[in-house]
Amino acid sequence: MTKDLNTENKILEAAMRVFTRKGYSGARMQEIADEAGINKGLLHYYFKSKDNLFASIFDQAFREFGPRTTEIFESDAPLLEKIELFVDRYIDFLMEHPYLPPFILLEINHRPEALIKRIQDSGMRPNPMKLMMQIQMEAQRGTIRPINPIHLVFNIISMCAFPFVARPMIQAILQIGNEEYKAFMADRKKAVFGFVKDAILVTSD
Amino acid sequence: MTKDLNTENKILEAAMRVFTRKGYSGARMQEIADEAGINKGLLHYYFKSKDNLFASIFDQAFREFGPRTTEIFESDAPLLEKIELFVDRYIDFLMEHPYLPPFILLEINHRPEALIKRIQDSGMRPNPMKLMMQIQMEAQRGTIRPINPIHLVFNIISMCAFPFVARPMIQAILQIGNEEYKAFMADRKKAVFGFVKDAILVTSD
DNA sequence: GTCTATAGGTAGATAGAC
DNA sequence: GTCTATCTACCTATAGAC
Repeated sequence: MTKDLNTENKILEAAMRVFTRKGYSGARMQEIADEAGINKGLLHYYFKSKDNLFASIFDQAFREFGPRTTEIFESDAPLLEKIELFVDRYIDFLMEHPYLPPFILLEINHRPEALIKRIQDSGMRPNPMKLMMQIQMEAQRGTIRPINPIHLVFNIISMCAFPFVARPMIQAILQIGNEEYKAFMADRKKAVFGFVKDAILVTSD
Repeated sequence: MTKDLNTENKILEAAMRVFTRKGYSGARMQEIADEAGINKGLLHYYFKSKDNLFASIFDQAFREFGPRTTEIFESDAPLLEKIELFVDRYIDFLMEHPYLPPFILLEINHRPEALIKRIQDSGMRPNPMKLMMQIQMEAQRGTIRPINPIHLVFNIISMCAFPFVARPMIQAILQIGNEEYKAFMADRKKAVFGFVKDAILVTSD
């Protein structure tokens, strides 16, 4: 899994995994060092403190997480196409980085102020304004049902993201392993988009 | 807020709040004692260890969380009525206990095996089987669009629960305080039900 | 750059007075 | 039942050899 990375990247990778499993307070520098295959002292050589290491990890995570969303939200495609693209790419992205949603939610609930400041500093602007205006316009033109754009956006994000933060529970309920879970989520891309389409389109297929 | 409870209940209430804010490892016995307005030694008098206190909290949380869901899922009401009731009661319940979703998600990702065992032991059986069969039947009768019952159930739960686990982020994005957030979630009850109704009903009104 | 050893601080748990 | 004081263990961070 961990290939020939330099020490700094090995630490970052290991730290991401451990922080995700244990949360900030639960994570031990020793465990991170073990997982990175290096010594504990080296952690402090590369990253002055645990806090500093965490900040590095978090920034990296958010720099991957944020822009993709914004990019799609603010593109010029027609609404339905945009939604389909968003659902597809968003779920794909979360499947590539399954550790991210729990990690972000953990810290969002742990230190909200710190997180919000960090997001703002990172230059990522979670601004679905353009998308919402597009929704409102289409509703006025009558091509989609009248709907509160904010709720629509949150509906879509919720349906995509929630299964990832609740993943262990879902696997337990459905009694499925990792491979079946992946298949389930792949299937879900079509399911969510179809659901949204049916909900907002005036004419049924 | 904390009225005239006996010491044990004061501790349980305080512990729930602190565990929710900080997670298991982040929570400090001292902070729990302070929040309960009692001494640290008393915590160990009532609950032998931190681990034991946590287990008590968790069981209590899940005993409230589970049955309400199951009850509605397995009632005899017509599908749409059942969904409306579920969305309404579910969001109401989460608004009364806003600390629960982050708390459960934290532990679900931290110690999945322990959680799953605990859920099973608690007698709560998250079994939406009856509801899914009802969905399938209505789809066959043609009263609703054909839909995968599993995805429908997850869609509904996701749209209700996700805004609670992502609450701090939502408040940051919408730039709203606690009161406005409550109003938003109250409004959301209608929004989610309307959305689901539009998505599954064959005839648009 | 990488390691070992250790200092310094903190948190869970216990003992014992009241 | 409730408190104060203290023990013990562990974890971050640093110092210093190689």
